[in-house]
Amino acid sequence: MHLPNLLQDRFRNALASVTDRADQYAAMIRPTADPKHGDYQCNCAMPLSKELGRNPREVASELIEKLQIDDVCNPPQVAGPGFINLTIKDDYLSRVTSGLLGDERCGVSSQEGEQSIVIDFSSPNVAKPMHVGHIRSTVIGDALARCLRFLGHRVVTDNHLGDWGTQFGIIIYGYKHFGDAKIVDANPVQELSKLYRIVNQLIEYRKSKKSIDALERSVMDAESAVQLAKDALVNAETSKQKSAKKTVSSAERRCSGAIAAVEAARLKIDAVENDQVWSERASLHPRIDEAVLEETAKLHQGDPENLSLWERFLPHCKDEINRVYERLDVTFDHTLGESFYHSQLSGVVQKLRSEGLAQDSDGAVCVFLSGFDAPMIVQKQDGAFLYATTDLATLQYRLEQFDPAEILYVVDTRQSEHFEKLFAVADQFGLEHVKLVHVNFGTVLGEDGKPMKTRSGSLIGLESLLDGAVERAKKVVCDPERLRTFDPPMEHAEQEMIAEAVGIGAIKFADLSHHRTSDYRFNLEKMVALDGNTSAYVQYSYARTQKILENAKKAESDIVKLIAKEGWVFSHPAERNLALMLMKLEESLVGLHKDYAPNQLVDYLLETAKTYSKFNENCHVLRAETPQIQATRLALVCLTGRVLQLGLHLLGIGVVPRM
RNA sequence: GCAUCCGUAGCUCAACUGGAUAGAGCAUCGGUCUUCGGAACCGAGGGUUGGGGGUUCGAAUCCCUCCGGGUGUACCA
Repeated sequence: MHLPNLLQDRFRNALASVTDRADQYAAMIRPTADPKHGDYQCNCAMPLSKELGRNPREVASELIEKLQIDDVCNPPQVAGPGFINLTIKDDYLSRVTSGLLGDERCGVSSQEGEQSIVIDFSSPNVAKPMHVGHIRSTVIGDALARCLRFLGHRVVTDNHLGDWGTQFGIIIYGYKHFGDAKIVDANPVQELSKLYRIVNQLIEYRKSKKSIDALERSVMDAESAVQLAKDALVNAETSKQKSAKKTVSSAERRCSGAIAAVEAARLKIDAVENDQVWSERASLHPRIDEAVLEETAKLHQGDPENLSLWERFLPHCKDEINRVYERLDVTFDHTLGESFYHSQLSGVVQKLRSEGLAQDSDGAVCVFLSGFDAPMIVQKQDGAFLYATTDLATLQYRLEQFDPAEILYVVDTRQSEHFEKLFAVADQFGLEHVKLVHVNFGTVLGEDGKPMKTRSGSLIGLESLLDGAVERAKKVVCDPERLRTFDPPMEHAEQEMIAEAVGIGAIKFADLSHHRTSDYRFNLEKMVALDGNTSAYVQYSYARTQKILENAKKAESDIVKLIAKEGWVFSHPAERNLALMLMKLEESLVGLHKDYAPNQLVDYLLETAKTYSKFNENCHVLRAETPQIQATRLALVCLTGRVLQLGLHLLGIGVVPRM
């Protein structure tokens, strides 16, 4: 049920005789901000009056006369400068709400489409541990997939795994020099990530060692630049003071950036040189960084030994990430990683060349695009292909295979430029009929407002993050004071299950509750908190509905019959408010699709849970005054439970019958 | 330097794309109730939406300009 669409249709009819831009004006229907203005409002009279050169209130009154809407609304009211306020009739509302009862889809209509929507999300590099940065793509992408699929679209999810890059050169090198076949075979997942960490640390050491002199010089340069800028400021004329000041502060910023870079490099160097084992390793592998690249190149060229190692290691790397996906309850239709496209890359470059889009520049093959300073490089000087090349091959494959209307890339905002270029090339390829969207998202920040890192400066592992959330949830759920009130008592297994649902749900919900494009601060304490805008609040509201239904000993099928017999009646404003909320699920889902913004559904669920709490406070079900009132309330409780459960499910979050 | 995004209550965030008195949650203070489960509900204080100008019936939202931040900027993904 999408009430604004219905209202729009009515307005369009009324507007047709007045203007030829009826669509545009009819679209100006909104829910009201304040209930005293009714349920919905139409704001079209003001701009329309300008077009007609007439008084807006007069225009509004005329529209109301032409409007045929009395089956849905009470007589519309003109207010303020010319707002048209609409209040839904109670009997219309109860009819619609009755229709939701017994409906699997909670009244959300299905929008069948011929074409599919491809969603590319999560896409971690295997062989590296997943970290906090992977949360957003995974959680947002999964929520979008669930919602769009529920809306009736043919959704194809694809996890574009990084399974062909330098990280395999690292593991292969590690295996050859630090590995032990028996140990690796016995415990591959753990052993391989250990090898990765060893080699990676040595590479970081080597890189830091190489760059530290230059970094220190750049600090000195920056410092003298600051001094110069300060001198210039002292001598600057009044009119140029401002720009001189700006120069100083930007020089200072660069300077502190350079100092931070030196410190980071120094840390990595010290970590190795102050440790006997590590410094021995480092001296035994003096050119490890180049050697790793060579191993990677050999793999790409089809070297039998490296290829067979890759084939041996890959399944274990996938096991590692699949464990996380299982825990997050995230699945994919396809997992076509970079390696899948490897053989198609030279063809892509050839095609770009033959169509005159790509050309040689500085020994690399580039696509120059108007509006961009730098070209998109599709093949390096040394002949290797890049991220961009793979993405073009992937795009081509998806078009042939899935015939999509839309392709969504759920990827960090920092890659915006890459996607702008990719889409620009796609345009030149003649792919403008597909809607390509970079569903970008912001960074997860720590408490300090800087990208979230551990104390040692590395990214926080995803699994330990989830463990932390579940552990915290368990403390709350298994609080002995609270557990005493449960009858029957809560067994250990149920406690574990609830902690998992609440803990994982908290992380997902917190992520999805922020607008996807903004950065947010990660605060575990607030996420798992019992009160506030959290998943626990919504999950708890659901549990309350279930308890009431249990006490009433009524299943949904019983309530359907009961309502058919008794009919609806709104005896308290809280009932009507709740019914109105329950009807709006589809609105929030449609809004979510429009902006690819899951926070719209989150907001809706919080608002619904809050509306339910008020209802729960004011409208006793089992002690209802009449059978009719009780039937209405039972129906509302039942529907609320269903809507909350469905809404959370569409976000990838589970519910529990009690908590 | 260029490009791009952002600045909203003490804190963390919204605001249906230009609509009515800018909303939630924390935190603070006060209240309700012998709980269909109190992880509840009600109320109060808290704002010149970074500053200034403009566009119009109407601006957090659009334009200009300052101030302050983030991010990206040819062979990483």
